[in-house]
Amino acid sequence: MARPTTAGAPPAHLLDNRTGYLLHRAGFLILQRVEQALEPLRLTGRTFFVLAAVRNHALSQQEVSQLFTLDPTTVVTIIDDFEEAGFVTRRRNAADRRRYDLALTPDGEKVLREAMKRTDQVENAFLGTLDDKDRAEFRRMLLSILGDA
Amino acid sequence: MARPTTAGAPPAHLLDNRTGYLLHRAGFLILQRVEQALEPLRLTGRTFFVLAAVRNHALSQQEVSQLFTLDPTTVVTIIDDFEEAGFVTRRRNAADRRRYDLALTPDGEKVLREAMKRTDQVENAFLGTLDDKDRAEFRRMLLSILGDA
DNA sequence: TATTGTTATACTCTATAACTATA
DNA sequence: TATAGTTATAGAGTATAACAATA
Repeated sequence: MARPTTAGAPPAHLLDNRTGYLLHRAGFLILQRVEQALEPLRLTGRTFFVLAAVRNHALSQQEVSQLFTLDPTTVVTIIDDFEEAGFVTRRRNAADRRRYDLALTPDGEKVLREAMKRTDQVENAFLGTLDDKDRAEFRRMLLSILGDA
Repeated sequence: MARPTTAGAPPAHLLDNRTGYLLHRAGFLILQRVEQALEPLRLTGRTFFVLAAVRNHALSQQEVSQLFTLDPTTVVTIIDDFEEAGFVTRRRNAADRRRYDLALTPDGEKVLREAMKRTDQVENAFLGTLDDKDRAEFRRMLLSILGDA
């Protein structure tokens, strides 16, 4: 079971047999590449997730926090930065004035579109060895696991 | 590490369609659970990986660093702690006296076995919705992706 | 001159708790 | 009394550079 270690290949050691480790490693590597691709846009993986989540729904900061397992104080900082950059707006929720409804500005939409384009490319390259059928299967299994988790 | 999530289900938002995001999220969640299971052993995900890697081969710190994309200075700290705990030994490599050959002590082996047992349980629970055939497929695809990456 | 491992330091990230305003 | 959001601060984790020993 001792294989030579090539560039990005999975390390040849005891953990090779563990699907859980492989899953973690793959998740780590794709995040790394996504962050490389997003660096020119001054986005990290996390800020990209938040931007995407805010797009479709008028989420509160609390909801963003739960969605991505982020500390609420971290969300404050992220939204502060987005507000300053002009990508996101805070509006008090009419029904519950403690909460904010977060929304994207046109500039925010524009950055998000560019980010989506870049991460699409990363994803395609990363899943490169899987054919269309495999990719559909892979996605189905991930959804199944996450739905159950 | 942030707080544990109660709902592990994938968030219903724009990123749902992205296999890359689902992969990252699954990798994050399984690490979170592994770390919970290893906490009584005073291991983190990373220190567990290192312990497992050191078991089969007389790796150098440099090799450990590359294997898991860790900063070399971080590896120093990890091995320092393992040495103090009596789990790992450093021996100068005979052929190249700059390097250490790292090796597990019997106590290190014992902790690693217990850690393996616990992470096996986590992995089984996490992949719970997949049948044996799906698990084999899932693992095959991960290996394919990582081999290409 | 390059590489392995180490130390020191600065920086970033995260966790904790206390606070406000609303409910 | 509880919740959403904020602020301040301390602690942990990480990156950077300089260094010694060896190649």
